[in-house]
Amino acid sequence: MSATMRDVARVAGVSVKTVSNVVNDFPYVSEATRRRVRAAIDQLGYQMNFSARNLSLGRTGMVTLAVPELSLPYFAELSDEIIDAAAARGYTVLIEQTGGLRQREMEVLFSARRRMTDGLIFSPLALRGGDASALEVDFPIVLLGERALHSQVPHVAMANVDGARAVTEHLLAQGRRRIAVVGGFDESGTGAGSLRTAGVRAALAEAGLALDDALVGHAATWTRGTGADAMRSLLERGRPFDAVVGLNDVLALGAMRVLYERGVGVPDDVAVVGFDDIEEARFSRPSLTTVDPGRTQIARTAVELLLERLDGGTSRAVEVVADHRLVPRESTGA
Amino acid sequence: MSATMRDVARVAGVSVKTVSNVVNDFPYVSEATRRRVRAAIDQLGYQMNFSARNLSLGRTGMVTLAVPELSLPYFAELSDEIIDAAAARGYTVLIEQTGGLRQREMEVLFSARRRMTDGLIFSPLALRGGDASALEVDFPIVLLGERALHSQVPHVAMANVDGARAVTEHLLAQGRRRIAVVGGFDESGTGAGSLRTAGVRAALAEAGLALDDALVGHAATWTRGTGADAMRSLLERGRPFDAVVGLNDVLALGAMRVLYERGVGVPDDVAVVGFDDIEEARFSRPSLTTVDPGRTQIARTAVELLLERLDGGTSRAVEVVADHRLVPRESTGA
DNA sequence: TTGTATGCGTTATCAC
DNA sequence: GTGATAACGCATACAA
Repeated sequence: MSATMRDVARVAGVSVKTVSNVVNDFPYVSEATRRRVRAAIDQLGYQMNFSARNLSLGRTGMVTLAVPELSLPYFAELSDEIIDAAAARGYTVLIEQTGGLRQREMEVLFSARRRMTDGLIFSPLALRGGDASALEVDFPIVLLGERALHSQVPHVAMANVDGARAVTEHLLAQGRRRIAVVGGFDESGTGAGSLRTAGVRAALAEAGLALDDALVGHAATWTRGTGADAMRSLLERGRPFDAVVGLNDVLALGAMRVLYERGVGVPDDVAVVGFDDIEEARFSRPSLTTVDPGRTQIARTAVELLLERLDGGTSRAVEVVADHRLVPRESTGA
Repeated sequence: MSATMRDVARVAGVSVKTVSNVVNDFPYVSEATRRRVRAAIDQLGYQMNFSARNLSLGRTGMVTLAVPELSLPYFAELSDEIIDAAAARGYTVLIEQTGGLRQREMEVLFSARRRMTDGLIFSPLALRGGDASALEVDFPIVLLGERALHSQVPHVAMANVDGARAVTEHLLAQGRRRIAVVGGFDESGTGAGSLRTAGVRAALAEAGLALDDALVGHAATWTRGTGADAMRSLLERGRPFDAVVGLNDVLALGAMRVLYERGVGVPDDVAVVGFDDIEEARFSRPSLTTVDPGRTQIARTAVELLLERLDGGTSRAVEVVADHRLVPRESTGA
């Protein structure tokens, strides 16, 4: 099989400890022995055994990233950035897909597989307030998303309320008054949907308007397909509207698709906005006005916070809200 | 710290080996001791240490998946399916992003980090024929994509030539004659681009036509942005065309976006097709005619082939070409 | 600056 | 059925 440190040590005529020192760039090694060891390593094609190192060190250099689904563009783009941010710090990312299902989100926290990594960056969708205690585990966690669970776990949040308020104000500024929402589901919760809806309500209230409940199209999951379904049901109700807030971009894109099929002009008849600023929003027809939630900042901050826990071990609760930015595009006449 | 098998053994009043037997569902354990051990495990909250197990077993239960970028929808959707397929077999997936860069693709094969997993599912973009020897490593690999490297490594391929031929025939059947290609780059190679372009050429040749080199828009990488750029440069040339073959969906979507900006009607003035059948293609305006390359089949087959190598160790070379399917949509008048 | 000895937590061998 | 005990390959006190 492959060579071990012992083999290298024998060939180089040194001890195992010295080989270890060289491999780990330990400073106090004479240049001469360093060269001898390097030569032996090359000669034998030695490669470190990670399992052995991990066992000895008590850590793995890997972190788990748990997201609903990679096929959802927002999470794909987020994962992309998290992987890069972790790699820049020497960590490797292992992705777990939960499907947004409560049971699988629980498994992420408690399954044996979890123990393969040092920590967890977790973007839960289904866990509710009552599940907060589930986060009291003996490994570091950083949550992505709101403090839906009222726990002390550090988390990186989006500006859900302010972002939704910003797009809604943008719609109001253009004279839109009858604003529909696509994606509403469980407003009682503290998830992104509830918060973004709250932002819409807040902006409307400031303008002396109220959200018409008949103009809320529900979507249990957030995909193009459910966005399209929600828009169909909205149209069937016959209640007129002149703008649509998709609670995220794919919902908005699905809704736009249905508007197109029904001959409703965007933005002429109905303006449409989304949330997330996924790449696709720049290229859709029409291009989609949306909120950039600061994805890069979110990814980097999440990795930083987690590694801080892993290395240092500070335990203070932290909440970081990423900077958001309104991105006006054609779907609102930009 | 957390409990070890020794702790469990002590509490249960048995040996470590017996605990191991229970944890691993080893058959020859009496029901009584099994219960005692289980109780001790619950009492102590024992969880297995993977590093120790991995060291002892000589394997990790993890495989690496190396793709260009997760933010490219095709690779996001593919990764989604590969993760699920691997999970169904008890394996965990660790994703590596290469950016499609040759150096980073090499690193995937040779870096120390590679040793963290048992095998590799590899979707290379930049490796060329001369790099074939790089694949002669001492761990199992399954390649996604063509046999670009003329190696004996098993691989799962798409029907690039036949798929491209199918969409082109579809265009020809609708009376299109001046067919442009978006995404062409290095036709000398054996990558997906070359093969798909070859499929276009073949279909044209059968119809007594030839691909007009002035109608090939180049794109070094395959994104919506480069697709848009390629289309702009095509339009600048002033050479008329009545159809566009995007060498993948995002290229086609980027091209469609530019056609829209320039007031060119799709499909009335120009028909557009893509390749990959990403989710977005169903919802774009117009929806995009494309080729379903059999993504699920590709994912499952890749995992099967790799695990076959890991478990059994059969070493015969294998090439599997997934089933493709033409998906006609609005962008070609469907 | 380098070597020796020991531990990390699990599995495997082989007795009992 | 169950229990000692030796690997597995590396890191790290502690010595030298």
